[in-house]
Amino acid sequence: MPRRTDVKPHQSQSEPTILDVARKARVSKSLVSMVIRGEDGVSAKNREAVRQAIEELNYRPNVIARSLVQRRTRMLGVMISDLRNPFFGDVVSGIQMRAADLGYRVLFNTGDRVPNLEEAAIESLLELRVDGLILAAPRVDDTIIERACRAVPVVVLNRDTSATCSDSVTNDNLAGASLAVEHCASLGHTRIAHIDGGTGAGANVRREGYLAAMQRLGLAANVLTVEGGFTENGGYQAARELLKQFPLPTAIFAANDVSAIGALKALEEAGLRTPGDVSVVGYDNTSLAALPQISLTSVQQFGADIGRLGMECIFERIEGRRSTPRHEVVAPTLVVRTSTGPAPVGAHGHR
Amino acid sequence: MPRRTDVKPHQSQSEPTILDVARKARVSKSLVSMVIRGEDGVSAKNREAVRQAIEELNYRPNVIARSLVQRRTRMLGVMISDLRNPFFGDVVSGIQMRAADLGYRVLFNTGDRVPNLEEAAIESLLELRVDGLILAAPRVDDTIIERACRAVPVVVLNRDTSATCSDSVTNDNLAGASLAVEHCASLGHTRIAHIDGGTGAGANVRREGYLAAMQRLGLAANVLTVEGGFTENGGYQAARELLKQFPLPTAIFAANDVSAIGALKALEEAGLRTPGDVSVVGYDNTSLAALPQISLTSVQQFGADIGRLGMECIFERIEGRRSTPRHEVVAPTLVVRTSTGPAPVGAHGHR
DNA sequence: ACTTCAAGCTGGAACGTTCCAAAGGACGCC
DNA sequence: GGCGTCCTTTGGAACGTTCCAGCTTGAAGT
Repeated sequence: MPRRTDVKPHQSQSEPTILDVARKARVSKSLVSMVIRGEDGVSAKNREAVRQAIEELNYRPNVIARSLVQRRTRMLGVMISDLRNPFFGDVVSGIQMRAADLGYRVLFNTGDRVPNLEEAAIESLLELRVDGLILAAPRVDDTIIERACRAVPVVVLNRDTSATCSDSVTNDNLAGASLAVEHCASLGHTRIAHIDGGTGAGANVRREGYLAAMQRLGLAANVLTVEGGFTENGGYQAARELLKQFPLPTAIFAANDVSAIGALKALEEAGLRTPGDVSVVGYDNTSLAALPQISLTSVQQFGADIGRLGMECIFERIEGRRSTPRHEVVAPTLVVRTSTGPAPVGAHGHR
Repeated sequence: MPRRTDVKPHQSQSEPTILDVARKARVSKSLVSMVIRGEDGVSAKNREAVRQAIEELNYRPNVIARSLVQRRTRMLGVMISDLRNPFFGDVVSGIQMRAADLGYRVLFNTGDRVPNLEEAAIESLLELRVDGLILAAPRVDDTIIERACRAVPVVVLNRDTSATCSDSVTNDNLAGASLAVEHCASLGHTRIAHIDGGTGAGANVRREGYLAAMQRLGLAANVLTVEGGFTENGGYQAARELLKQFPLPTAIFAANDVSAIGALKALEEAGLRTPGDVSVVGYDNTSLAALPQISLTSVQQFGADIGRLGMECIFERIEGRRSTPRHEVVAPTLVVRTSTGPAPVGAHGHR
């Protein structure tokens, strides 16, 4: 195959450095550095000369070089388990806003909910020497988290971890699940099924919350759980599974909004009315749930707050203001919409 | 306020370097470097010794230092105009996948649709010396884009730019708008209004496409445009504006899905049926449009493909395989769902 | 036995910053 | 005039890699 002769890399000229600026402004590189960093103790005359040289040369400080000598990057690594789930959009936006305030850059990454890929994503962030790591609902093993903690402050969002080294911000999944179940029960439902999140982060606690609430309400005999894996299709399949049951559940509590929407689709396809025949509750209260056409009753999780809190945890540790773990739990609330309603009157309980 | 004495930064010990590894394996740092980079020409014995020393020390290569000497970071900067819009989720995922294949990391950033913030976001990526820049529907001025081009290869997604230095990947907005309008017309609609994207990227071309199609179909007299700004609330407000018109439009072509959904909400609130009274078409065919409860007819834009193509453009230029601009246009298609239907029979056209 | 060669390995010079100790200059004071 | 003090400025040493030229060693070729 005819190979073109090696072409030089894109850069037409190598970019100007601090030395070029210094030469042009007729001062030392140190002085230029001071101006760039906004230190005082520089004469007005020289400051202006430097400023102008920078302008003329179109100089841009090299953050890489700075990071090397300072041994900090002012960058935060964020590993998001699922970029498509709008809940994480909220989380990210909370992180970003707070990070910008605090003068940090944010580097995103994802492993697409695959543990191995997530591990690689984390490793890759660590190689970049991020100053801190935020893991949003990671699916990796606790040992991976502990390993990361040895290098850098870590905060885990929305996932319970036995790793003692990291901070965490979660919502109270137990309470949230209770809210959902109790809401259904208060509407007269007794056969309340759960579409769970499988191995996903937080899924187990929500499942436990569901079980505990059912028990507390004396509905232990009606417990019914199908795996939905936190995805729309998972929720869809799970709901189809539930529809094979007899008697049918009259309410479904899905472990997140996305899977709840999958369930809604399955119900509609089966010709069942929501909430007439089956009520559905989601979790996360994403923008999806709020869409008037969907109007999904959902447990509100305040993703942006979670992101913001996570950012604050990291910041405290980076600044060295704290070295003991902090575990923040935000309380969920229930947002009632039109996907839930009274249990159908003809529903013959089988208790 | 009682101030704690300055605590040392988090790092308990500074991390091991290549030199520590070299000492432990009793070889030179150069040899270690070779092993890390997977070069051959290293004896099996030493390779193994190094591998083991790395393991024992828990050594992690410092990408920062490497980038400095190599003067390339293998990082790509991506500036996304709107993280909340699921269309960009598709784009991002296309970029990420291809980037991972090609061995690049991706650094995201956003300016939240505010030109000044977007400019700062771009600048911040350039300071990090990313090897290339992908701008997804940026709202910044062309001069900013040109400035960025001087430093690094740039590709602009989904936005027409007069900047001649950058590559671009767009979908054919003109054709897409035609598809939407013609679809409505073929269903018998004559009063077809447009909710446009205001100053957003690509908005003007879609508007032109709308105007041209209306003209072509002899409906120039019925042209009606309201600004929706590409957001859900914008679409909602715009639709309320449209509802003040008499006679009412029987079809609305919104410049993107998100604003179309806002419009749907306004219609529903006004007690109008979709598509019975008013048909609605969106643009982007995001996952939102596909939700069965929304079922929005929409112009499909293949966000993942656009991201992937953008990534490929950048890669070609980084590798120096090309230095002339490439402008890729992907053809949109129409996905018909249930938000569009025949024009209402009683609709008295005023032509 | 002498040269040639390749394979394996090595130390030093970059890369573009920041940080620090110290130099220089201006000024006032004794 | 010498000295201390303050403000401003400076050069050199890091930071942790990669790259390169050159060193050793031993085997093959003549």
